[in-house]
Amino acid sequence: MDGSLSPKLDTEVSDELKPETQDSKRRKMVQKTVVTVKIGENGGKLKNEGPPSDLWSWRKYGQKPIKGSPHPRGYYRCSTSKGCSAKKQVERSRADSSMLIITYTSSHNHPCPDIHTTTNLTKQPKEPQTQIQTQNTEDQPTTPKQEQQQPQENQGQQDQENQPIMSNNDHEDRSQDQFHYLQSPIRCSTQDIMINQEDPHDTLNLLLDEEPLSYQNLMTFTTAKSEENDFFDELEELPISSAFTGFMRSNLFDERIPVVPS
DNA sequence: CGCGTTTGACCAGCGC
DNA sequence: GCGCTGGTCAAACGCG
Repeated sequence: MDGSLSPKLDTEVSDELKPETQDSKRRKMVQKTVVTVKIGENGGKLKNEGPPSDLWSWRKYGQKPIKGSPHPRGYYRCSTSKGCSAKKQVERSRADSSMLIITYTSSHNHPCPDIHTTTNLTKQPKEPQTQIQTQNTEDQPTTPKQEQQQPQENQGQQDQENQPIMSNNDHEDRSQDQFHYLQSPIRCSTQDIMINQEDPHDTLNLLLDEEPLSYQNLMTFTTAKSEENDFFDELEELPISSAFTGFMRSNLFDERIPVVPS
């Protein structure tokens, strides 16, 4: 996959979108819920990749480098219940390495391990706020994308990056205005989950289009420095320390959807 | 001992 | 028809 560094990044990007959007390949037409999790720079350093997110336990069953993306994608399956077919894919956003894109597929066929009573809570203080974008690739009662009216303050994507991240509560409140909480495959999240439902196409586009500073920058940055290796290094270790989660709690409040409803 | 992660191989869909 | 790429499987390994 050297293509990732080729100039025709745009092509590659959109190329990536297609499968995601249309659910091509073997992917069955199941509901997909895309969750964007912002992890601060430290988050990256602290290596938070997959498992966190909800109270279910996930078992990683594969990892693959994704063309066009400097970061590999991890494949997780719900191990809370044997018969559960819930899965999720975790990858870092190409545009913003501090963003984790978690794609949930299928739903849990078992009750959620109690959110508040579960000892898991102690064991896995999952991640804080998550931005969820559900894609109904099937026939899900596509919720009226009323929420789509996100005040695209994505203007900050870049700024966000440069800014020491946040003072939060404020954002949080705002966020709640911008998104609505909903029950999704990840509804067991310990934290408030911000769900953003919108057109699958938009979602994807937005997700990847969120970045004002073109992919080239990213790539340059990636190539210039061995950040790529860095990321892979990070991906190799995904321990989630409670300290980190704590950290995330405070930082992630700033999460916003970098989406721009065109 | 059980559970989870890692890693390479294999399979299948899609585009050219 | 071929090659590419994404998704899954399964064995090996490590950790608690």
